[in-house]
Amino acid sequence: MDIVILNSSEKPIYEQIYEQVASQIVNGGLEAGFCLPSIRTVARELRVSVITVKSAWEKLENDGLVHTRPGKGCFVASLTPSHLENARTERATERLRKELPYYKTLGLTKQELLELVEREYD
Amino acid sequence: MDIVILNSSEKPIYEQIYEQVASQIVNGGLEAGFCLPSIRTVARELRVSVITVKSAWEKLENDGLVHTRPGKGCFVASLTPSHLENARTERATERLRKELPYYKTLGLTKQELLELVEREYD
Amino acid sequence: MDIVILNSSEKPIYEQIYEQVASQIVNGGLEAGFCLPSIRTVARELRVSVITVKSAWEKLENDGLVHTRPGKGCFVASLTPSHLENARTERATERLRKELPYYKTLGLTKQELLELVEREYD
Amino acid sequence: MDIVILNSSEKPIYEQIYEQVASQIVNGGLEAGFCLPSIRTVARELRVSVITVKSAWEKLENDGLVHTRPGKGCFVASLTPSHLENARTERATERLRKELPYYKTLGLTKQELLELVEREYD
DNA sequence: GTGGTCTAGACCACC
DNA sequence: GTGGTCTAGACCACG
Repeated sequence: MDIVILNSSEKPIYEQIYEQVASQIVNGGLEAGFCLPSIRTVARELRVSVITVKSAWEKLENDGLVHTRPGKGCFVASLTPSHLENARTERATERLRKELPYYKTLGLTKQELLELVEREYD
Repeated sequence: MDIVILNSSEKPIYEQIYEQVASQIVNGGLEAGFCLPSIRTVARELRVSVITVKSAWEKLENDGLVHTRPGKGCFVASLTPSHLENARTERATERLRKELPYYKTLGLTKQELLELVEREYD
Repeated sequence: MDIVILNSSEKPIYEQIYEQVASQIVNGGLEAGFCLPSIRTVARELRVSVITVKSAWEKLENDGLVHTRPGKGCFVASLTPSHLENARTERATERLRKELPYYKTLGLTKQELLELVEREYD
Repeated sequence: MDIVILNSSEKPIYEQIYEQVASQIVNGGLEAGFCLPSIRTVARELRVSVITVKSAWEKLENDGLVHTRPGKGCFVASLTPSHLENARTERATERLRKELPYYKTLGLTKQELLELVEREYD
């Protein structure tokens, strides 16, 4: 459970937490059934409010990536490989769709964007 | 100065205005020296607050796309084609570099990302 | 926007609010595009915390029943009649599925339950 | 005393235990006077806390389904068939009456509700 | 004015 | 110990 918070980021803290945990799940870094550390533990370690962590956990729940059992804890959902693949692609697509208008505004053609990706992806 | 505002959009209004004007400038739709309509005029036509338009104009100023002369108006900056080209590529590259880590943590290979761009760029 | 809160209820306040608004939407009592009263207004009137109302609004958003636009307000989503019908049936089915085990535990057969409904539905 | 606990269930464990035992009693699976295994025995077998089992036993006691004799054990109450039948119907009716308003506010007609029950009762 | 985020601190049910 | 709910109060971005 490596989570890094950048206070300098524009993104809300709970989203930073959400994204990093979600990434680890869809990448298979966290196995199905794995019990996430308690919101209180995470809150203490990251030095944020309990509610902030809870917001992140709730987003994961909404995505169907985890199942929260009151009194027990929060467990990584058992997703089939195809589910995982879908989740990955879906998240990537969603992100890209939000970014594309920016490049279009700049006047980049599809070809130019492809070349840019080709060049910058290390 | 065609600007369309979608209240249903998630994007803040001032950003919608900014992006559309910026797009017209970098794409050559608005020539250097062109005097943008006054903030009040735009605000009236779009039926939004003056402050909202001002935010957009400020963003353009920050990007060096326009120069505001208090009491005279807001003029499209004179950028040589190469300047424009450089500015465009530089900003696109900068943006992409910030985004790439996201796709990498999702486990997307360069090839997968290229295909995604290919598919999503309408 | 008639909302009644029963402190005697076992249900959390935010769920009571959510259910009542959701009902009004799926029943067509609130038209698409209608702007819900602000969370602060509702909170004041119901004498509950702003956050409690916000939780209810978030649930509605998750169900796709409303769209929240920061700085503008929370608007009833435009759902087609079939969407509405689906939403209604889905909500009813979900509720019933949670209740059925109770009657089964009591040993009621399907026939007995049907007769009970027949008799009690005024 | 067959009790199965699903940790994946949303229901609290003590309720799962309660429902299964209650079901066996009202259905005649456990005869009047039968001495339930001790709390500690059940707790050990199900690998849950003693307190959890105690909660379930208390709920049974509240329902009048068992009588606990401190120091002796917990015995299934002697209910005549008609008593059982009355208890069953009464509890089912009470429950249903509380639920009906929910379906009505959703706009379900009696017919639709009957069909829903018909369809969902497995 | 609107909603979005975050905090600290409280009480509850469940295990 | 766990998560669930609720409160009061704060600051921010947007209009």
